[in-house]
Amino acid sequence: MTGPMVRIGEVARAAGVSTATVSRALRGLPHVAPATRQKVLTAAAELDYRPNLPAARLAAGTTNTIAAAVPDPAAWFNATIVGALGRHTTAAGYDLLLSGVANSDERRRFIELNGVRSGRSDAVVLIDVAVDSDVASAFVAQGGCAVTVGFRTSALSSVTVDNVAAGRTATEILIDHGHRRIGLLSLSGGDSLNFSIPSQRAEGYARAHATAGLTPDPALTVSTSNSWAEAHRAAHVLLGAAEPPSAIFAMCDEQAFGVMLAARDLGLHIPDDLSLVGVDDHDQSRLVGLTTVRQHVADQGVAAADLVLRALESGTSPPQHTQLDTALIVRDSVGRPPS
Amino acid sequence: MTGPMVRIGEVARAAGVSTATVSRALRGLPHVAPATRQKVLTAAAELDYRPNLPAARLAAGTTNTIAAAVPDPAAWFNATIVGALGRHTTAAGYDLLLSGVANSDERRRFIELNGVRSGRSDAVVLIDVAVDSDVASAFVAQGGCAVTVGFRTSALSSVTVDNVAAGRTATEILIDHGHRRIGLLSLSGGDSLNFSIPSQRAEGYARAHATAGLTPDPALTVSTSNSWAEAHRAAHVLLGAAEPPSAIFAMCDEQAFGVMLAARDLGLHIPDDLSLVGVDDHDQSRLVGLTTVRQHVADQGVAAADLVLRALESGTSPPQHTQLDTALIVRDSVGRPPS
DNA sequence: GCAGATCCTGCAATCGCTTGCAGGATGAGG
DNA sequence: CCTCATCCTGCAAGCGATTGCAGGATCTGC
Repeated sequence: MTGPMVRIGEVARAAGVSTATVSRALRGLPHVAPATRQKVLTAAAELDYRPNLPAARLAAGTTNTIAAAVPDPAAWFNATIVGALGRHTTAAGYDLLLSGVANSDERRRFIELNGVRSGRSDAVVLIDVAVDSDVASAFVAQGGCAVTVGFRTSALSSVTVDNVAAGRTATEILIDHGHRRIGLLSLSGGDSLNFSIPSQRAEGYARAHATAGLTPDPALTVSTSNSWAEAHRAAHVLLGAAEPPSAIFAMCDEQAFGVMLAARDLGLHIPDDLSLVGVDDHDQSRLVGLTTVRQHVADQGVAAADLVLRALESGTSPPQHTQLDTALIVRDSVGRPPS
Repeated sequence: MTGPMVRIGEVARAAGVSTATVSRALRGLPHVAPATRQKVLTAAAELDYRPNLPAARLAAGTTNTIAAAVPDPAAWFNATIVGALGRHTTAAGYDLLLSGVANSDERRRFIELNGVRSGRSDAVVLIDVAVDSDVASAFVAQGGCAVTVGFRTSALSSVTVDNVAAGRTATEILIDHGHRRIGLLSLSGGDSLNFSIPSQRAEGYARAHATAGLTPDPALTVSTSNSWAEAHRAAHVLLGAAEPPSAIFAMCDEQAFGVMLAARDLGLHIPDDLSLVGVDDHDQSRLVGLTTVRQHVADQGVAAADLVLRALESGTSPPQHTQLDTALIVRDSVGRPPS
């Protein structure tokens, strides 16, 4: 109706009070007479006044914003976490600033730009992105508040799962079924997410072998990103080798999907000709009958939200580490090796 | 190193110049002598100075922020668009503020809160969320800049696909294969996304029938959200009916996945016992052999980014409507009806 | 009717940075 | 050596709100 940019002054004039009173009345602060408040309220409504948030926040010395960084917002894992995180943080009155950090350069820039120092956010949550421990401690030394998801460093609060257990569980079921040549489809995330997940899950893979008195063939390990397209190609080389594996442990379900595709290309039937285990319990895994190690992804998002909100309201507190557990979900993708 | 909150004044003092000069030097503005600039630069580095972004933006009268609203950030369609959108907007120097708007109440709040009026964002992109045309025109009347994705209203720029064509195409291939009883799994999004997509695709479904001289049985239409879990249940009732359909057109691939699950539960083989067509070409559709009408989702995200960036730099401009096309992707989920 | 407490309200400083304007220094041209 | 244009630089007034503090009005109890 009225022109844009009605400022608090206009409301004050219209209501015949000072801007201070308008500010107090509108925010429901005490020490303003009911009649006055009413006058202000109607004046504000009349003018369709909207407070300027950045200005208010600058004056109040808060940002009410949480910045989240993810390697790729479109990836299922990340999107799921962002969804849960966002739901809880906005419920608590925070805005969510989302940044994609595809490489280490962007990652560095993100951390720099979102320290408390830049006044852009009250806290930062890093999803599946690694951070050097010295950067982390510098960050908290400056009063920064951060929580990481899927990556753990001592200075920062974190939510993770026991990845070596996950890797071990996945590998064990394969070994238990009699597999001896088990391919490992490892995760590599360009230069940004050289985080610990892949090495921990690989560790589990190794331990399971060791426990069974086996030594894995290094030739059976290949790395790809978490896209099924890349995993598809990688699975082809793995399965096309002279001595192909009889089973594959894929570090995430999306990679496992790529393996399934490759198996189909090659006329290999799962689980008769090839066994397969993933990690995640992706939405689609049930449909395709993928046996997998489930991690409750959405729960990790709410755990992250909890951590960050708690830290924010309690001022500075020691870092807390939440570890959620995983569970083997048996479906139809593992059987005995072909004889 | 140094304590938190170094302000521009400190840098100015350290460099022996005024804050005005620091501001200009740091941002590479002209009219500052090379020697002075150097002094400022080293002083700033020394103090590890970070400008306070909100303050800078308030003073400069910009927000450099784009606010995006999605019904559910975790949903594949939304996440994919947000990913592409974010990549392009941050490349252009904008922050992305992400809000989940699960219901009409949150939607209203979002629009109110993110008008230009609140000074929180320079522009708004609404993904899969409907907006009443009067709200839309009020929004632009106040100088707001908005683009919608997946929903079209004349006052706002938009990117969409031809949904009636998509619905028609999907239905036609079913009819062409001889199906006469075709179930329709429609999309319903609670009270927030009662947007036009479902009705348009249903329109295509109806037209295809009309063209073929058929009249669809209303009993064969059911609505669910875009989650496969709900679609799963819905498919069960559809397929468990006295006269079940021989084919189903699901308005999105995720729903189609739910149908696949239900079919499996019931021992129905696709496509021999049941034919199925979706819309989207979800990442997983290839894996499960779903015939579908592809829409290039990521492209819609970049189109939205284009629209919004262009509008932002050209000041106010007339709304532009981008319509991307769809294509039938034939896989293995449609066959002739069982005899 | 008066003192003192209680409530409201407005003034003005502040948040941290940007920017129009004017003044001083410097260099060029005559 | 003087004039004028050119370049830098700083002053101070914003941006649009919040908030500590003090003063005036109102009310209570005596």
